[in-house]
Amino acid sequence: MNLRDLHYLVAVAELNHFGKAAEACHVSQPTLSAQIKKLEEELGVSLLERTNKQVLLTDVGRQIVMKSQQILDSVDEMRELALQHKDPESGTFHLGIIPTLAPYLLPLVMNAIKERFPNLKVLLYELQTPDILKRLPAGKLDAALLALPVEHSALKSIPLFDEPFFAAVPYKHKLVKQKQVSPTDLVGNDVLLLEDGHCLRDQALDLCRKVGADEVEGFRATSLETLRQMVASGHGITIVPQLAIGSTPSRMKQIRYLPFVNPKPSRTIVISIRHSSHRHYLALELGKIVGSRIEAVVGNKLID
Amino acid sequence: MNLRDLHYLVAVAELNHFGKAAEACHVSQPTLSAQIKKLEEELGVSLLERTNKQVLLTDVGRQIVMKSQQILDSVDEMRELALQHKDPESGTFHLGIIPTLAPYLLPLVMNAIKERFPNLKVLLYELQTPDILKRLPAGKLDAALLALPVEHSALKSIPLFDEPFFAAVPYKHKLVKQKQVSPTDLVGNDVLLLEDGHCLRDQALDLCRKVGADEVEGFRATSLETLRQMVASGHGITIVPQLAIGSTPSRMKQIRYLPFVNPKPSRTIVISIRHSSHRHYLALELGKIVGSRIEAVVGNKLID
DNA sequence: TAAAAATACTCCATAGGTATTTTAT
DNA sequence: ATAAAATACCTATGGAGTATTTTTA
Repeated sequence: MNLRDLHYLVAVAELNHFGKAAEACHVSQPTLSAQIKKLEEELGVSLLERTNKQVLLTDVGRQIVMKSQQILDSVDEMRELALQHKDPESGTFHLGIIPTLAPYLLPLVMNAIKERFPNLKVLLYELQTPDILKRLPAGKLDAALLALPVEHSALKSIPLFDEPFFAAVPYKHKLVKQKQVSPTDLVGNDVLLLEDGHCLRDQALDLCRKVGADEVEGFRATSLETLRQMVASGHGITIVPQLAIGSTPSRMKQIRYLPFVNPKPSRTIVISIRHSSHRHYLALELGKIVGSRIEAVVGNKLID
Repeated sequence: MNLRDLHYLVAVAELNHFGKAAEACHVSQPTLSAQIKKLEEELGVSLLERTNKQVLLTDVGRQIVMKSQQILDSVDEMRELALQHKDPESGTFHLGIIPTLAPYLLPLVMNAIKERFPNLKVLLYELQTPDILKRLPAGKLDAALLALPVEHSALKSIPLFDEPFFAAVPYKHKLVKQKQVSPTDLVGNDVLLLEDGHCLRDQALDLCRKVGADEVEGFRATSLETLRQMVASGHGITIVPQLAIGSTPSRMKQIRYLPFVNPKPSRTIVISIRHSSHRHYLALELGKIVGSRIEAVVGNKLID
């Protein structure tokens, strides 16, 4: 059976004339007749009663024509569906973002994204890197914003910006006197870190290990905010990415954020997408928006 | 687009694997791949995201697959519909019957018809010949029981039985003395007839004209039963077909029914059907039942 | 007899097959 | 390195055409 055959049948049923139906379908009368006949043979029932003067629908014929009409309508709906999704900047986009980035980056970029892609529904998922690396390759996410390294062969990662780390120290800490700190300054201090799963934990831990600084035992913060509270309460120092500092220096006055000396340690924020995805262009555009917003909001640059 | 393509798409969506899907569809993998690709091109959207390790549905893909499933289900329903009507002794059969036959014949045959065609829904339409000759060629009826002549080139009429006419005379009428009557006996009597449209009127009128008998002026009965009431009331005599007499002689004792001498005038009851109809066999079978029931019920024969 | 569907046949587009290459993990 | 989809290319089915015949009202 063929959708074309159903068109032919419906045309004959509407026009009650093989010749006119053939014309309406832009085929010759014998072609249409043959296809109708084949359809009847395939279904095993007579659909039409023909003479040279009139064409009559049989009982089954009438019912089959109605079904055909229904099927053809569904096909039209399918085509309509496809048409609605033809615009690559429409539809739904599932975007994962790591928790140490989401609350600080999103306020900066969401309006711009909405403006640039008015027809795109961007659904946000705040997830830790391991979770993202499960969901993104599995197709549950379309793309994700995370920090290098992204170790998954199915994914392609486009760097968006480098985000320098800062030392977060309590107001009364001895380091506050310095304009800048070196990683070695961490040694001897109680360094507080996030719990497992946060890539920021790994990055900060790397920095500590290089200089021999120690993580404080027995505590792992579940979020950057609780971590910051611990620092404010004088329980130690920590390392935070620049965006988390916030543009308003009035916020959380018990903490001072000290830049590192060159070469400034940092993390590279990327947008990751499956190699096989058909939405690379969209990811790229999203990345551009993020990059330009970072540049615009944070002053000049977070080094791109 | 092709229904086969939709099958391929649904198979891939279900199995997440082109090779397995191809196997399930009994085609080669390249064939299936090519068709899916064509479908995507025709719809103008990507339906699937493929790597060598996994096949993912896109957003549109998911929706198109659902539509496809719906369409394929409808096609199955269509096939089911056809299957249900494949039995020629099933479905609905619209049967027209003239009013001077219906009330007398139907009680004799309907049970037998129901028994012979348990899956056939026979819908009865009591209609005068002109009405039948409009509806039957137009396909509103499948067949009809009427009396010759049936003048319509699109129709084929199969004789079922000859139904002799009887003279219906009041109990006290002078003709009652005779065992038989001749058409000439009608002359000089008030002959009551049916109104226009009833073929029985034409047939009786023919008989009168041949011998020079006159129809009574100013009265035309709307049914055989009212006509019979008129005879019983002594307003004249009439001509009735045998089946109308009824098997119970106790019925309407004020009337005597007198047979005609040979050659007995009669009408030929036929079953008519369009030449183009696909249900000749069914009409023939119905005719057979009517014939055999007539023979069984009326004693020996109404001359077949 | 005339209008319309069916038949006969020829042709070509395309679905399908096999062998091979490319791709991505 | 390997599994799987894509590509290349050939084949053959069947949908479409024209010319003609058959049917039937």
